[in-house]
Amino acid sequence: MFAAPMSKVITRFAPSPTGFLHIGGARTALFNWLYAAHHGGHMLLRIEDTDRERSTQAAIDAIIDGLSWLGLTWEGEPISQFARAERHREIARQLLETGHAYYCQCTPEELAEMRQRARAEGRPVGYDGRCRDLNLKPPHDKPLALRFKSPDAGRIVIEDRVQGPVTFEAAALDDLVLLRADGTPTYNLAVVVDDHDMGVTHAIRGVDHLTNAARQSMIYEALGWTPPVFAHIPLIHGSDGAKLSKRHGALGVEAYRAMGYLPEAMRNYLARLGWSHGDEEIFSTEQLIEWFDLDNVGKSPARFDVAKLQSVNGWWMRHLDTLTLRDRFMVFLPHAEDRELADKAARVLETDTGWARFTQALPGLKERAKTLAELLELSAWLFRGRPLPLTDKARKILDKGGRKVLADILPVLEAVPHWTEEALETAIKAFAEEKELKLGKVAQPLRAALTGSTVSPGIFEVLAILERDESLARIGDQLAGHG
RNA sequence: GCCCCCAUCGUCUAGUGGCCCAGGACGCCGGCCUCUCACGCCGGAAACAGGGGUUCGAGUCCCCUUGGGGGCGCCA
Repeated sequence: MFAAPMSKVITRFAPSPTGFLHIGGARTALFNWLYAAHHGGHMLLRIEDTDRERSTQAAIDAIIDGLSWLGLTWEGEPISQFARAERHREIARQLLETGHAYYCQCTPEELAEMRQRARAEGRPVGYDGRCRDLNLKPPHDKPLALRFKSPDAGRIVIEDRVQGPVTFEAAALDDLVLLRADGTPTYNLAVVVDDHDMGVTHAIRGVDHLTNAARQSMIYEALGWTPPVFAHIPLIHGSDGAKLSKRHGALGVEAYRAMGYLPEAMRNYLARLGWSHGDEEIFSTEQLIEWFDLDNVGKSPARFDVAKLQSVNGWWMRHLDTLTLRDRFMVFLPHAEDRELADKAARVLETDTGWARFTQALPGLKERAKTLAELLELSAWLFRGRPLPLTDKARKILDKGGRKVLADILPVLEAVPHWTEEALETAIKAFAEEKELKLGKVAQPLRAALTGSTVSPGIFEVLAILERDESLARIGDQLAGHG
């Protein structure tokens, strides 16, 4: 084994701006980013916007927003492929001059008809090369497109880092369009020129580009350029096994942000879709960078499993330190789906008391929430004002004897000299023992009155966080029949 | 139709010829813990698509079948 001369690794994420950043695109970006980071290189962000009809600024913004939220960074400014059209045309001319391209007068309508007939007759549906030897030149009565003259014999072998060697018969690949009749470059030309010009060393993208790799490889050959290392990663499928596409209701990453998933959990989960490192399941970003490589990327497609994402997210919710989690929560709030609660939360968190209580409650809360959205829900008792609305279950507890318990314990609580978790626990346990009640019979009515719910952190903790006045007032509300 | 790719529990995967009557994780089921809910812990059900080879030996290599996916645009 000889060590190849190592040039700096440059990868690129090259989305077309026709919609949001969906899950598959996000994973492709992640793999490119991780690979570059692992090898001490960097990733480029190139917007493949040569199709002016479909490219939108809103989509570009959504992609950048999504990548930023995921914490995926790129070198320099995002590159517009369309802006480099002149350079693409220059190379197209070069291809024409060296005999690797020719003009074609077929109209899109004629081509569609040709394909339709071929399909009906069971023949290959590619372009049949009818203009190949016509020697057409620009001033012509019909608009001319420029086609690549692909070799009609031999085979193309792609040494793919993920797929292994993949062989195509050159004859099976038809003559693709390089320049449209309006003179704009198409994808396959632009990609080759850009990857070459930008020094891209590794092209990591979905397998749906595998055939393109063969076509591009022929163009590299004609130009005398060296192609980058190709790595075609399997696609992500929906739970039904079909391609996870926008058409199948796949969501953009911003939807996952709105559902309360953490970027670290998203990276963790996405990395595990197709890539593995032994039996490891949980990866910090540092570990991902240290361990990620193309060797451990599988070849078979993976299905997107929300339950697993939930679980990974829950792990990160529990293990992120409180202050970091609080930051994530603040970023999440403006995107939360429950606007009513989120707005209330934002207002309460602007107050010193609200901020302090939330921070204090967070360690107990985060254990119980699998997403930031659940965290918001579980924190509602900190955000909603008195009298607290009750859930059906909470109301039931109060109605079925709970109020009596509250009435009995109120004087006990009022008499607690120092309102601390420990003192409250001692007092309440003593009360329960004296009344011969199981602790649950006391805790649940208290929980209902203090949080309006049957689910919350430990009851002594809740009392301590709410402090004396607020706690007693909430109990008083229920005794007075409010809420 | 033609070309290419893929195939281990329901799902994500470990496995690179003997360490595998197949391991982990999610989910599911049962139990423990317990002031609720989570967490945590213990246990359970659950897979090498089928058929041929190669080999002393195959989940691992080869072939076929079946199933799935992708591509075949003047989209990217």
